[in-house]
Amino acid sequence: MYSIKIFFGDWRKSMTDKERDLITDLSKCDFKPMNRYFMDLAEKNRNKTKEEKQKLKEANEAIINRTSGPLSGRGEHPKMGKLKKRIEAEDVIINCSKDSKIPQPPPGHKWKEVRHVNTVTWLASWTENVQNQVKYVMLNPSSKLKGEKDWQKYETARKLAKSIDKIRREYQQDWKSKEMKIRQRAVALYFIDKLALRAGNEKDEDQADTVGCCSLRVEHIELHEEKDDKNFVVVFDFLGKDSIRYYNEVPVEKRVFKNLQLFMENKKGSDDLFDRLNTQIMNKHLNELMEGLTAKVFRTYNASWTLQQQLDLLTNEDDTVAEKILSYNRANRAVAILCNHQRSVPKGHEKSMEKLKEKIEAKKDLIKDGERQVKDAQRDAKHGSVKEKMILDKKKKMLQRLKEQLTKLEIQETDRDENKTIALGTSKLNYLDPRISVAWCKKYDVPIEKIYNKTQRDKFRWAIDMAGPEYRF
DNA sequence: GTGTAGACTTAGTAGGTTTATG
DNA sequence: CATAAACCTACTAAGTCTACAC
Repeated sequence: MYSIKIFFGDWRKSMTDKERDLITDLSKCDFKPMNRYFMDLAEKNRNKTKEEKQKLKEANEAIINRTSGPLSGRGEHPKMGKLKKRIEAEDVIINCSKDSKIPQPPPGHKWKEVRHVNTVTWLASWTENVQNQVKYVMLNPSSKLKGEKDWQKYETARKLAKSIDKIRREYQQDWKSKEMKIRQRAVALYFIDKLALRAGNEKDEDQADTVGCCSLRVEHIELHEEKDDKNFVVVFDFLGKDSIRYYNEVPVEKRVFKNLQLFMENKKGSDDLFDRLNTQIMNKHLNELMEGLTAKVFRTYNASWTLQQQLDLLTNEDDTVAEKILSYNRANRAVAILCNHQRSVPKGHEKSMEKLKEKIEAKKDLIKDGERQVKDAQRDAKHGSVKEKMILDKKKKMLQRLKEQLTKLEIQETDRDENKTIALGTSKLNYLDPRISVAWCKKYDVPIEKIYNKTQRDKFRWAIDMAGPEYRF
């Protein structure tokens, strides 16, 4: 409701005087004819040829380029519905090298500025009006520059792998520190490491209320001396990035538990859990422990480490390729769960599961029938001729194929159901050192195409070129 | 220290396109 | 060939982190 008000306010600002006089109440606006018009149009367009559709698409893109819609932020965004201003050449800064061909603005327009700065990577930028943020045009992930950055990121994570034992010992020691600030830092770091929580920068009032580790409030955790036969359980329940809910019941060391009790003493639910801590303090400390270390490196490290562990645990040498891929997806899934990468249940999931079950039943019936046929053929072939033996052979092969199809379906069933609320893409693209996956493919003789699609192979070209067993994580 | 702008990475969704299946 | 499902891409919001001013 709030966002509708904002939208209407912004819409009125963009109206002509005449329109403003006429349109004073959004609830009196009837958009149904408009909706009907576009539905009809869509219906008509459905039957058009490929070329016609392409043309329409281009025409629509041109319209979209000239207009802008309301902001649709995620979660309870205070500015939801505010109208975004359309961007003109006059808003855009171009950044390119001096000796390059400078792109031309549309006829009758001028760029805001053309600069030649080689310490940044963006090609164009402008400021978006709703949140007053700078937006950029940047290079594709498959570019050499981004590839190099990606490689660096995983190199830092591998470096952390080497000092993680020491770092863990150290923060465990700090749980006992006399200084409150250090204790808080040590407990927060434990969460970042163990639970792969995000750093948790402070946010403005005009953004959705979401938190990460350093910005956790007292109301986001519950302490239980005992829960479901486990001792010292912390229950996390908060909205993280993109307002995705993080819920986790975690048994922790007694010392952590006691510290949390201490941090919560005499505080309201809306108070900061770590009142002596923020991300700058955390990252400054981390950088002293290891060059290049920041909070997010722990997420990368733990994600890649988990993938390697799970792959080792789940893959069997003599499995079929389909079974190996299921194992890979399960390892990937373990990482997605760790990083809390969620998605909404795909629409029609329930129905598609039912259909799959029906298919499986049908296949089982076919197999039963096939077994009967093989038996009959065996009897015929016992004293029979060459021809009858050939029939038996055929039937046996048929049965074998049916059985393979059944396992494939069953694998599909588990895979789909286990995946219904979990998004694998984000971890695959941003957290898993591709060299682990490539090395695994080589070891178990799985074609890389089964793991990475074309875009992904382009992005990870740097890893595909170099990876071998030495890149185990 | 604290606040803010700028640069860059990480995130989920919509919806079109390709592929599988019967 | 039709349909359904899987796959893929574009989009852009929402994080992280650094640098710099005060």
